Amino acid sequence: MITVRTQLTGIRTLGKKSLKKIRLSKEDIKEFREKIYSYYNGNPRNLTWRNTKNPYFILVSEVMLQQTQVDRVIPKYEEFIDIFPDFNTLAHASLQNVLQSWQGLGYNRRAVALHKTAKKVMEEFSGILPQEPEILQQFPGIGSYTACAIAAFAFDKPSAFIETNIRSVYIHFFFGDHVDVNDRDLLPLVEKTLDKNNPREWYYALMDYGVMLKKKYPNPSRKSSHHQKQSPFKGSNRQIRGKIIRLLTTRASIPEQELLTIIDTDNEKIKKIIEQLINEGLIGRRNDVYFIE
DNA sequence: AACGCGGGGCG
DNA sequence: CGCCCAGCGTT
Repeated sequence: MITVRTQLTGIRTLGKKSLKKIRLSKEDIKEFREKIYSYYNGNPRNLTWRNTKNPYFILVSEVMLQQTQVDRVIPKYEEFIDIFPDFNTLAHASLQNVLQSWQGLGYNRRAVALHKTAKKVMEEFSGILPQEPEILQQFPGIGSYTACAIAAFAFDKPSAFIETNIRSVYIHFFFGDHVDVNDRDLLPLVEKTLDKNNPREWYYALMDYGVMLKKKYPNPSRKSSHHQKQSPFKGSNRQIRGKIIRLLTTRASIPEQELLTIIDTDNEKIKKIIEQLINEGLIGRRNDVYFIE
């Protein structure tokens, strides 16, 4: 038998074969929730998308927040829903206009996916976003996290999910002395501690607590087996992709020769990148002239 | 399981 | 400079 001291007051006993299985008593769960809620009630982040349950608004915020920090999303979110206030408007907008509004957020294919999702909601779901995570996940750009997050934030549906802040909280409390912690071992704890009466506030609280932890300690998510560092951006294909898309949002179309001149990189490299952009549905080509699809 | 995918802010 | 970011889709 091995004992491990967690961030809670008690001591957990862990079986030999299942080192990562942590048992939580009712009291443990209560104590944990109180800690999280206590911090949150004193330090809640007041974010615009937390003041609504409009499924479309929630969806837009969640997609924007994928790998993009809150402070950068705030102004873009406001502009975006101002210009595209509902599924119908977004579905009927041109991709070029959508990408113009997306400029600065990065990961442009998220915008393509969001645009497609709006069309699908209009065409196949009568303009009503489904509530079930399993259905939501079938939309482009909505993965397991976003599906569950929308269900919780827009529809008060409780399900266990993990993103980087939540991950930090559970690693900090229960796996502080481990490395290579897998989400498989965190998810049961998320499930057991989930406040099913109010998943929306609970997850807001967890996320805010996670943000706090990262300011106070070295990022606990570094101990996750899913953690991986990004390659440098400068000089990368991503930078070139971004430049091409940015350019094409400012003009109706650009001939290939002009594009190659402006980008000023190895032509073969640029052409390869262009083929990818076409495959991903970001741009189109007719008669050696490029445009936003 | 491991990559590629933007771009900006912060120490 | 390096690190990080309410992940997703592809291989």
